[in-house]
Amino acid sequence: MPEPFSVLAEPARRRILDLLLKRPRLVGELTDALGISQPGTSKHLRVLREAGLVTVRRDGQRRWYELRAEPLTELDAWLTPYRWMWADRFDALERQLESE
Amino acid sequence: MPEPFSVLAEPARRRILDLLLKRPRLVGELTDALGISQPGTSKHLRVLREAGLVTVRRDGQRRWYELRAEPLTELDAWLTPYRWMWADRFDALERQLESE
DNA sequence: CCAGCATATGCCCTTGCAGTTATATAGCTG
DNA sequence: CAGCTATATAACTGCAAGGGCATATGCTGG
Repeated sequence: MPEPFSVLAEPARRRILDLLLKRPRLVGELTDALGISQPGTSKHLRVLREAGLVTVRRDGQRRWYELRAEPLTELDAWLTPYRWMWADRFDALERQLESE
Repeated sequence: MPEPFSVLAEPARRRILDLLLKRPRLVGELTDALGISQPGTSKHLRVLREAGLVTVRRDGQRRWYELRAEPLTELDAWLTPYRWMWADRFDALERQLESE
């Protein structure tokens, strides 16, 4: 099972998850929305499936892909210790930009 | 400025951030901790710097790298609409049960 | 000013991955 | 069954990225 981090590095895959947020989708719908080829979509879906981020429901010759958000908890957990930091720390960035 | 998502896809870079969580570090320290070559470390640090995730403070021939967590807000924001699916799972279940 | 240390950059090699087209598989319909 | 539709897999290609070594840069101590 690959890491959610690397799986989500692909914009297309984040896009898919965003689409599944509203409701399950067919491969064809996703293909249209992404603007890539159908095999391309199927490959992304495979990666998402192997990461446990989507599940498939067969419906005749169609496949309904639906979201399974649970692996995202790993991301959320990693993020936790950083979360307190982003209040008002623009000063550091300014220093950096000025030094270049 | 690259996306934090792809920057964090690299385990070594997440590792660096985790180390910087406690205190600023020198390149040498990070190199030892990561078990890769010094140039390798410097390259990861460059990526992190360009993504705004670290800042450098010069101190003679040394460089103190310190964490700048603000770009992680993008990750956090993306995660937000998914969070209810696991965190508020029981709340949702309760609401559903009550409405029946 | 020279030797040595800390860090950055250039170059090369290799691997992995996203994207494509072509084809396979399986269900549906007439 | 024939042919169409929906999806998956295979084979190939191009490119980016990570890793290493060698070298440049810049500071420091003697």
